Amino acid sequence: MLSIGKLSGLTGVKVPTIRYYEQIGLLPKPERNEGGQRIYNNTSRERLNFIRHARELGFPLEDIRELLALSDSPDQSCDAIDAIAKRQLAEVEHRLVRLNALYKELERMVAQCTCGTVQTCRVIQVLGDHGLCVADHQKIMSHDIDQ
Amino acid sequence: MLSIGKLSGLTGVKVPTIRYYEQIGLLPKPERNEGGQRIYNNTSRERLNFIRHARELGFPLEDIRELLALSDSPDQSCDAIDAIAKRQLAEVEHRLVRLNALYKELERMVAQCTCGTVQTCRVIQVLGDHGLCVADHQKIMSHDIDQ
DNA sequence: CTTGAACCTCTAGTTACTAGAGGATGTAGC
DNA sequence: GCTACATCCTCTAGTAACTAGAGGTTCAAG
Repeated sequence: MLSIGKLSGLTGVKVPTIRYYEQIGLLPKPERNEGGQRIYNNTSRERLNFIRHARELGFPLEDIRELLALSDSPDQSCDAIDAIAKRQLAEVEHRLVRLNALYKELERMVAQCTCGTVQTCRVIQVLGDHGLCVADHQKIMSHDIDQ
Repeated sequence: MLSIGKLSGLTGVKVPTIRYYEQIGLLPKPERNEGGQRIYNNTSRERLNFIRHARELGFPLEDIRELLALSDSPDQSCDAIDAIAKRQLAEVEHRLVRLNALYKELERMVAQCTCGTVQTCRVIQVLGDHGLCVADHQKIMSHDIDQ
């Protein structure tokens, strides 16, 4: 008995996003009233909360799709779920390590800027010359540019 | 005197990406040989290295565009550059804090999974019920879902 | 002179949404 | 009952920063 707007308010997921989730098949197509507007129940609400929370934890939608499918068969072993969660954990850890390195280098770069002219700007110099980075830069940064 | 492939090899930026940067105006249109193929020189190489390094540090292309423009006028004050770098530093710091919180929660979630059936899976439970999160979750996660 | 790698342009796909047009429906107040 | 106005509908296109593929041309080695 929830309109899409109410559902949005309750879950914190924006209205167009809910429709988008329906479109890509993450949420089942809901009932409609005589006027053709979507009506939801508490089951949809729980499912949407699940999606939202998983998104907050950085799971990609494809993983969430899989998690939802798995959670629909409660008697199976939860190994598959565990694997997805662990994969995500490893992913986040990797990003964390990289981001930390970025942070350090940015910090160093900004700290060295004495704010004279562009010509002598340390930021521009460091950006232009990879050699001015910290020594173990290559190890961490080399082949993947991610955020 | 560099083909696009050579330039790619020297800078670590993929060939289609170089063409893409040219398309969006980050790199100037290079000379062409009689056959119509792009030929680059060391100036292009330096510019591309600059872009690459800034990307590795997480600067968005629009910021890089601005940094490149600024670096072309060497006698100006470098305040503007400093501002961009500091903004990026703050951004990275913010992401770092969030990612750390994510990591902790994922870790906790995975640790609690005793790997029985889906029905009792802690991962599924936590994802489904926001209340099972750590207490100060809301403070950190509330309004923006980013990676 | 042939063959295969490297180049060219162009379009469309990726992720996870967001924005906007143009129109229908629901609801509150009079 | 009527009039606003919020909310809803569908559809298309745009975002960032590329990546992939089609279909064709040019270059370099043997």
